[in-house]
Amino acid sequence: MLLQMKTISNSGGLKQVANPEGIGERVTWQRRLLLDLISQAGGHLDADELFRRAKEREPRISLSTVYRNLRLFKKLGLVDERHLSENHHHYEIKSPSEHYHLVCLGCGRVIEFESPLLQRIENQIRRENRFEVTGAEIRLQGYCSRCRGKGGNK
Amino acid sequence: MLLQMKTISNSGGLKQVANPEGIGERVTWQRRLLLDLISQAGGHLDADELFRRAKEREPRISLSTVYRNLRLFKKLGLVDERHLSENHHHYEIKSPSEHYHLVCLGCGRVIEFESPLLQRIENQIRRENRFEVTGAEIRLQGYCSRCRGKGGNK
DNA sequence: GTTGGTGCAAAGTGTTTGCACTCTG
DNA sequence: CAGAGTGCAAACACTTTGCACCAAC
Repeated sequence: MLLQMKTISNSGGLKQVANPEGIGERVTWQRRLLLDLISQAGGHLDADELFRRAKEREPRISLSTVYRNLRLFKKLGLVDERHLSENHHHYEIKSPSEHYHLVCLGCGRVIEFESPLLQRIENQIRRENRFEVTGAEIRLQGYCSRCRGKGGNK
Repeated sequence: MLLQMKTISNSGGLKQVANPEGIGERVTWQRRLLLDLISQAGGHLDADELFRRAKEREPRISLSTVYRNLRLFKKLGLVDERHLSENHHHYEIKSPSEHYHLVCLGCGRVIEFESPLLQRIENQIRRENRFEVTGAEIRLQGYCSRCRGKGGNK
């Protein structure tokens, strides 16, 4: 059951979630492998890249399994879904501290950052809009130090 | 040519852009109609909703024209593309002041907000990461005042 | 008249689903 | 040994593209 799902992953501090629908009950090698790869990646993977890496280790895995389990992990609160690109999603292991992303339009590099100011924005919004904030997706675009000099930047 | 494209729209303060590839040169009724609808909407539209509204006025318009021109408007800097939903894009007339979005997970309502704190975050990032910020997409999720009481919220 | 824009249908991409089989618990 | 999970292929939603015709300049 769910509690064992937690032990699959080697990253500590994962949140435990209720499981009313009875999903995510079984520990398969596919799930173990996928969670392993996501946490080892230390960054963001899209479904296709995850599939490629999984197939390297276990060629029998299928793309639908990757999608199905990404959705499961997200529902269980094990991974976060990010929208770093226009067309598809990226996933990363849920980290204890909230962080946001800087996407370089030159080289595509993604830099993570934190800022305590964001907490203040949330408070401000809660007050002014009487809006309860449960999550945030913050993505800044621009050019990293390497790409600033090169042509093509705005 | 391009300069005329600008006059199609009734919203002032639009940025002028270079046009090396020779696209967006002609003023068609389709483009006029689409820009009209987007600016009148006063909010965010997705391609399908825009298509529906356009077809009400001019049944001969096609969905590909909507997509083609949304891409054009975006490139010309006339509209901004937003990622408010998981699956598809929303578009809005580029407004002179940067604003961000609050998405209610209960009713789907989207509230716009501004915050001067974001400018400070940009400055902080510019300093600490030596990263030149050219744009930001900030989306907070949660529950609006109407939906906070009702069940189903976290 | 040129050539950029349109409508249509067909193709493309990322993701989900139906089904028979497999394997965990 | 029941039923959750899998692989496969087909379906899906959103978006892009090829092409012949049309219309803006």
